[in-house]
Amino acid sequence: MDLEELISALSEEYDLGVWWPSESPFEVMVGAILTQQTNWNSVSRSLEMMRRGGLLEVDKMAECDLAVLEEMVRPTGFYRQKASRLRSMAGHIQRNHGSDVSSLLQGETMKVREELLSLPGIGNETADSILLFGAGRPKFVAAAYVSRLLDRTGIFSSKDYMDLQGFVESELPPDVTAYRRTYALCVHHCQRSCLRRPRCNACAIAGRCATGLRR
DNA sequence: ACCCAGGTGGCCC
DNA sequence: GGGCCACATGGG
Repeated sequence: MDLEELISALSEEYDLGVWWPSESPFEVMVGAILTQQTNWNSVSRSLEMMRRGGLLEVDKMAECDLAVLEEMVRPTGFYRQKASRLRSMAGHIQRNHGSDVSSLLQGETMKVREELLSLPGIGNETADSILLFGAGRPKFVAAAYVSRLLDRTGIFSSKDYMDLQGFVESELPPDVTAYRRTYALCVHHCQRSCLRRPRCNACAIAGRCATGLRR
């Protein structure tokens, strides 16, 4: 089985709608940090609290009371880290881009990526999520799920994030829609994995248990 | 009562 | 460059 066949099999099984719902690129940035090591259910609760509190704007987030923000972040875990990283990210945009997110995101893709990576709490995956879903750039998000899935299916195996990203980007057309769709299919598939439901339908697609930490 | 989650950063060798 | 750990709440 190769990548194309996997994608085609997953496409037949799942009919995915919008994968990363958001009202603005800034909201994608916030969501990208919140979703680290957590499910989207928790993230939407946090985002909703922030929306009500008016914090989904650069200046408000940058100048907010940290304790208040922490309470909003709490459901997603690592709340102290995430709250301070979110506020400092907003502070960076405020100071360096006149509070204008598009000014940050409109540069050359790899330059933007480097700038994102320089911010605390933004690593490879978070930076690429922001680029792909917030900035509409063709950067594949080589998440742990994708790594596991491609490994278990024998399609590609590497411990290195950039290796995996390079592989997928070399196999697919450099197209935002294709990258978003492929990422969404892999993650969605993994979330209904054997880990939670032994011998789930998902296993049948990959031909074996695709995602559980242990087989 | 376990095990894991749409990671990141710091420290060690 | 790799291996291990803290960070913390919520769902299966």
